[in-house]
Amino acid sequence: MAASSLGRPAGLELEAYSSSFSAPLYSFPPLMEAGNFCPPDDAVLPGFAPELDVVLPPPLDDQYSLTLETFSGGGGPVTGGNNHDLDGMVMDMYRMSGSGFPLPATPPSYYYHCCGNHNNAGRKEELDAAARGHRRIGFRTRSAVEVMEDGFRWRKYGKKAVKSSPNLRNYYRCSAPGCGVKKRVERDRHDPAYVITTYHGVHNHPTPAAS
DNA sequence: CGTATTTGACCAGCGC
DNA sequence: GCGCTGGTCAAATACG
Repeated sequence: MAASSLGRPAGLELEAYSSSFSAPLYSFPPLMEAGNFCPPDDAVLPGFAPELDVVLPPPLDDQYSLTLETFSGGGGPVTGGNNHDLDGMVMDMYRMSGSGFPLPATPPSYYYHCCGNHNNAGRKEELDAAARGHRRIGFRTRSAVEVMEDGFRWRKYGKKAVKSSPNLRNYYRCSAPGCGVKKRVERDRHDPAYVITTYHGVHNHPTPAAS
């Protein structure tokens, strides 16, 4: 399929339809099938399983198919050219797109995945997370609002100015009992129009919105 | 009154 | 060992 025809239409911003969506939790096998998962360092990251759980905004749901495309085209996700430094970890950047639904439903989100070129701090954090069986995934989304509805209830537990960004970083924890998923939200230091949301862990419960 | 947010303090890891 | 930094805690406060 033609990537360009499925990408986010120019000018379409998340806030245009963010008010009504609540997101289910998606499992994301296409990345594994595409063979794009984090080589060559996977061998030392056993906890980062290829089956990723990704929160996507509806109207994407089970009746639609999803694909991942490299963001900037050419070179592939591992060989460079489209890598982005996300909080100390160099991440491959993908654009999520879908088929089977109208263009306005295309999620205006970007998906990052580790590509193995991390600095020491990011590398260690990733290894620690892997050892705990946790997963980490980030989105870069153009949005006027920092906290986007994703179907889960979050409780804010911290806010901090960090050296790596002029913008404040907000810390949230899933409100569900026994669920240790956390997320960090901060504006892109290079383009404040974008919000970087990083999820840690996988929910062990269905979305409240789905029940 | 219950729940969520704010915010300064505290802690652990890392580099020097 | 010390200082810096990022992440978390918890008391105070705000809000519905």
